[in-house]
Amino acid sequence: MNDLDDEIPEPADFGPLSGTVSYGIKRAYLRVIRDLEASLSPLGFTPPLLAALSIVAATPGIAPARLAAAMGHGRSRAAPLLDHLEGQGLLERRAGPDRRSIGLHATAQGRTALRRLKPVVAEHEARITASLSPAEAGALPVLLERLAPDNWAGRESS
Amino acid sequence: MNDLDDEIPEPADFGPLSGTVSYGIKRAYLRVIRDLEASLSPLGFTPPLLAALSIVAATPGIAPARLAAAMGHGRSRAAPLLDHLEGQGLLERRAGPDRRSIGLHATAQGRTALRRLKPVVAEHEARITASLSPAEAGALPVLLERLAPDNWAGRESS
DNA sequence: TATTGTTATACTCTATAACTATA
DNA sequence: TATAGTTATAGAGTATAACAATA
Repeated sequence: MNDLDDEIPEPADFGPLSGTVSYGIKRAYLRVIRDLEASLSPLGFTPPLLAALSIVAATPGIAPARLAAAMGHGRSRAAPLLDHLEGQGLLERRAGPDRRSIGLHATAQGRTALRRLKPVVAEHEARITASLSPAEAGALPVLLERLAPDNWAGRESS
Repeated sequence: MNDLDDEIPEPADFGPLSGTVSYGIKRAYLRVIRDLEASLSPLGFTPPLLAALSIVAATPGIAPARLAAAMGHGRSRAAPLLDHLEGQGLLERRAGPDRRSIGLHATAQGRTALRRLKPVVAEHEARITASLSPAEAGALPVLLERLAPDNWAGRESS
């Protein structure tokens, strides 16, 4: 507008977080989560609901505590998610190996929902990786897995 | 424990989000943000406070709305952050080019705090990239910048 | 005494809209 | 009428602690 603009220096180095992995991850997360939320919202899903149902469908009989751990949360985070999914008939809480344990199972309706969601997630993924070359888009999940391994498989010595 | 364990299938493919950039970013974000919070907490900082002070220090005179945009948020997110930082004497709100505008400036105390924070952030960064080779640790910020460009520099045509 | 699922609680983050002052 | 900063409000996400039932 006027010469006062000149008082704002050129972008250079804004200290501790300039160019860090940390800050890059944060920016990427904000972009990704917003796009995914917008993609899932018309179908009545949120990212955590999708993650929970996906993991249960792929791991019939998984316990709530283990599901929460796989998602990177504490035990108590599972209950409201499961209440919501069970209330919509997408999964069931059945008896587990213990009488104090519970086994989670996706219903036929839940599996159908996942099939419907799959292309939506694929489009989301294509959208966020559009600015990357195919090689880069392939390399990124590998780097991220090294940075923060998926503890879902996490079968301890047990 | 017993044969019931066999009912839980091997980890294979848990549907829509298996191996996606999206899910990898989410896992990485959770790990990074928790480590950074734990690192900054003893010094009375949080990740958003550090980001705000860093950007102000590197861009004297920046307006609150532009600071918020640089951090990927709406205008209203800036006020409580600035209240907190100003209350601790780390930055000042001064008159801007307009009488309705405000220019933000880090105080000497604020710049000192950033100097103290710098090694803490460097240690955090080293910790989260410890499982990556130097080449990978160098490549990751570039990929993330391509995925979600930093809009801080964002000098529009204006 | 430890573990599982759940509930209660509080706190943070975030988005939206409304309000005031200025342009 | 539009813009800048702020305030108010509400909602979602998360963590901690505490509870009841079972091992």
